[in-house]
Amino acid sequence: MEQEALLNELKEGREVTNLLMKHLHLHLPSSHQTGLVLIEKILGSYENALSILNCNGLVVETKPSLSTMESLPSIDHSSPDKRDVFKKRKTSSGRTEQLRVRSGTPLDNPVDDGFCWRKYGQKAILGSNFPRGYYRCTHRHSQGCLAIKQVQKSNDDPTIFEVKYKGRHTCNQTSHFAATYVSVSTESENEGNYSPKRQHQLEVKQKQAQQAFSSFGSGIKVKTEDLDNREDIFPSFPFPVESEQVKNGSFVEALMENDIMGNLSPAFISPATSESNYFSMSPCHMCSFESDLTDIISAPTSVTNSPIGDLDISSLDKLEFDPSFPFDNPEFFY
DNA sequence: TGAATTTGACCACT
DNA sequence: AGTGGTCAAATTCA
Repeated sequence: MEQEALLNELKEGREVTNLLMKHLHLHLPSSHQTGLVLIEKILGSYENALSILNCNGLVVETKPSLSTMESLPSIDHSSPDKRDVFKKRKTSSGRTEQLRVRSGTPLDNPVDDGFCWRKYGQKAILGSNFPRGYYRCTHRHSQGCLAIKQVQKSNDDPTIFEVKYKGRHTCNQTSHFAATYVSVSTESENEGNYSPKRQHQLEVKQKQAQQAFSSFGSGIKVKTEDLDNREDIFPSFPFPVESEQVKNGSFVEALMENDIMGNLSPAFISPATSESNYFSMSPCHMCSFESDLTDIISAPTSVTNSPIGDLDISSLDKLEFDPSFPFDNPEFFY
C-alpha cells in the first residue's frame, strides 16, 4: 500500500514534470532552454524510480464486445411485490463491454473500482468454471442508484476477472478521481477566487484521490482486443481531438487545450507498455461512460469500497482513434 | 446489532 | 425446458 502510494506520487511528479517541460518547450526562447536538460534528468530519475517500484501493478485487459445485454430492470419501489416488475433480461440493444482484470494477488476481489457494491447473488454459469457474482450499488435503496456489475473469473486464466458494468451510478458516492481532478481543474480556471484555505482543501482531496488511486493499482493497463470496436471501449470523449493530433504526438496538448486534464487521470496519459494496444487508463474514465439504460463499462474493481467519480464524458464519441496509432510508442505520451 | 454475504427459489427470456 | 438474473430469508461478519 505504501509502495503504491509512493508509486503514485512518483507518477504524479513525472506527469507534472512532463507538462512543465512541454510548457517550457512552447514558451521559452531557445536560448533559455538549458533548463530542459535538467527537467529531462528529473524525468529520468522518475523513470528509474518507477521502474524499480512498478512491479506489483494490476493488469487490466478490456475485452470489448458488441454482444447485447439487457436493460436495467425497471424497479418499482412502490410496488409491494417487486417480483411482479423486476425480473427482465436479455432484451435490450445495449452495448456490452467487459473488463478483464488481472490481479497481482490471488485474492478473489483483486480490483477496486471505487464504488460501494453489495453482492446480491451468485450463479453458476453454463460453460464457465467459476460462478458469476452479481453486485449492485450499496446505495440502491437509499439513493435509488441503479448501477450493477457482474464479476466472473475467466475460464482461461483464473487470475483474470471479467467485470461487466450495467447502469450508471446516480448515488452521491463522491469520486476520488473525478471530484478531485475536476475540482482542481475548476480551481485552475478561477484563479481569481483562489484562497490558501481552498487550496488546502484541494490538496487534501488530491491526497485522497491519490490514495484511492493507489488502492486501485498503479500498473493498470487496458488491452483492446478488438480495435474495430474501440469506440465501444471509449464510447465518448469529453473533448474533440483530431486523430492527427494524436498521431503527431500533441495529444497531451490537446488534452490541455480542451481542459480535461482535470477530468482525466494522469494515468490515462501514462506511457504505454511495449505491447501493442495497451495503454494505461484510470477506471474513473471508464466508469463515466454512458449509455442509455445499459451502461456496461469496465473497471478494475474489488467488490469493496472506494468511490470513484461520476464523470460525465458523454461526448467521448467525438474522439476518433487512428487504428494505426502507435499506442506502444512511449513518445506518444511525452 | 446492523450490515454484508450466501444461497435456494422464483421469474423472465429464449 | 434450460439458462441467467434477482429476490429474500438465513447466515456470517465486524
